[in-house]
This record gives sequence, structure tokens and C-alpha cells, in this order.
Amino acid sequence: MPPADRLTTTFAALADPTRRAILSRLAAGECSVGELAKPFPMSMPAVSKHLRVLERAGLIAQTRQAQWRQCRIQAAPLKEVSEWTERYRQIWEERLDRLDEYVQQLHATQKKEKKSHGRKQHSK
Amino acid sequence: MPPADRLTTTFAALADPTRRAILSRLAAGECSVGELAKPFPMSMPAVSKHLRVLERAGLIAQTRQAQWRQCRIQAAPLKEVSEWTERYRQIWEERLDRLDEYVQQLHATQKKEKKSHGRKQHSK
DNA sequence: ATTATATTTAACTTATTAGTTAATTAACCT
DNA sequence: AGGTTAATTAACTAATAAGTTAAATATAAT
Repeated sequence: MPPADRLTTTFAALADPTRRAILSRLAAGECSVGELAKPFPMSMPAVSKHLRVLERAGLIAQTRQAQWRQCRIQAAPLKEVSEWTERYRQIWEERLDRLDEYVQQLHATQKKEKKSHGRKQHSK
Repeated sequence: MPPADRLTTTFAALADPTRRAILSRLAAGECSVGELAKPFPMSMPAVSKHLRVLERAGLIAQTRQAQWRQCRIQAAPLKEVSEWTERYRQIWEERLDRLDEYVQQLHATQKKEKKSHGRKQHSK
């Protein structure tokens, strides 16, 4: 198994509601593992493991402070997620160049169709 | 295990480079499973399984056409990904209200240290 | 020095994932 | 009908993931 690339690691880390909730909490400010764990119906070790996953993904960092570990969010990997996702914006917004092609092809196929439909018309 | 929520399913589907490559290919236009599979060093059934994952996540749809299955991208779930991610933009752009607070607090702490060493201090 | 607190590590279980090969389904073509 | 092509399903394996409880570690407080 080749080591996973960054985006893969990031997406995998985000594919868990507990971990996303942790990030959400940390967006409001640093806090300790114990505080972080409180809302979740699972053991501390389970939360600790989630933190490890987030840490390996570069999404959080921990610093010692007495017997507590303070966690803080590190959102840099989310920038890459954002950039990757943006490439698809045109598609989900459905002003699709791709759909244009499809529509054109449809018209080409149905040549007898009259073209005076003033509807949604896109040009390349 | 409760059924995974939408975001979880989407992120999980995206946490694989093969599946992201498939989406990327489909962004350029529909194509058949066989064509889709060609670039990948894995068997057809493996690709077919990836397509199933993408389909269950609502990221693609398949339509029969003779003996071929045409796949097309459905990017709607990516809108949710985008929206989720955007909530963290301020953080990764580091015009962080949060970091501001942190920095201020740091300054405050340092001032205090200069003044007096009286508080919770490491004693080694 | 002991004890309490915060957190991690270890060992284990169960479920899921990503891949394989072999068999099956479905549509097309003479 | 029989053969070819396209894709899926079945059955299996190996690795990873998410959780558990119990033990270990590290610091603070008494």
C-alpha cells in the first residue's frame, strides 16, 4: 500500500461525524481532550484515537500544558479540500459546459427541431 | 451502527484517489464503465465497486445504453462539502479572530511573566 | 511518597474496505 | 441459436477502522 496522499488523508479524516464535531468545537477555540470528549457517547480512548487521526491529517495540533493536552485546529488542509471542490462548482450549479455539449448534441440529433425556443441557451 | 449521514458518505466516497480520478474524468463528460476503467491498474470489478460507492453517495448516476452503462457525474453533494468547508475559511486564511485572541492572550501572559513568577509554574 | 487527574498505549473484537478471480447477466450481431 | 462484448454479482482474502476495557504514563496536589 503506497502511503495515502494528502487529499485522501484529509477526506478520510473528515468522513466521521465525531471528528467533524471535534473540528467544529475547536473552531470556537482551543480546549483540552477531556472537554472535547465530554459531548460524545464514547470512551476517552476512542476520542483520543480520533484526535490521532485528525493530527496525522494535519487538522489539529496538541500541546502539553500541565497534565492536559490543549488541542487547536489547523485548517490548512481544508484549503486543499476547498480548491479541489471548487473545480466542480460549475457542475453542481448546473451552468454546465458539459450539459451544453449534451444539449447541442441533442439538437444535432433532432435536426428538425425548430430553434426559436428562447429558453435557457448557453454558448461556449 | 446508525446509517451514515450525507456528509459522512460523501467524504468517505472522496477519500479514495481512484474515485476522485473517476469524478475528474466524468467532469469532462459522460462515459462508459469500460472507458472509465482503462486508466486504472485494477480489475473491472474493482472499478465497478468504486462506481457503486460513488453512486450510493449520489456523486454519479448510471444509465443503460445497449450493453454499456453510461456514467455521469452528479455534483450536488459537493455543494454540501463546499458549504461545510467554507465555515473554516477564516481559519485557514489566518485572519483568525481566534488566533487574534490567542496572540493577545500570549502577550498578556508574557507581560505577567515579566512582572511576577508567582503562578502555576513548572518546578523541576 | 502517595494519591488523584488527564491522557495515551496495548490488546482485543467486530465491521468495513479494497482488491482479487470466477461465474453470471444482459444486450448485440451474424 | 451461439458467440462476443460489457458490466455486475459472488465468494473470498488481507488490511484498516472504530470501538471496547485494562494497564501505563506523566503531571499536580497533598
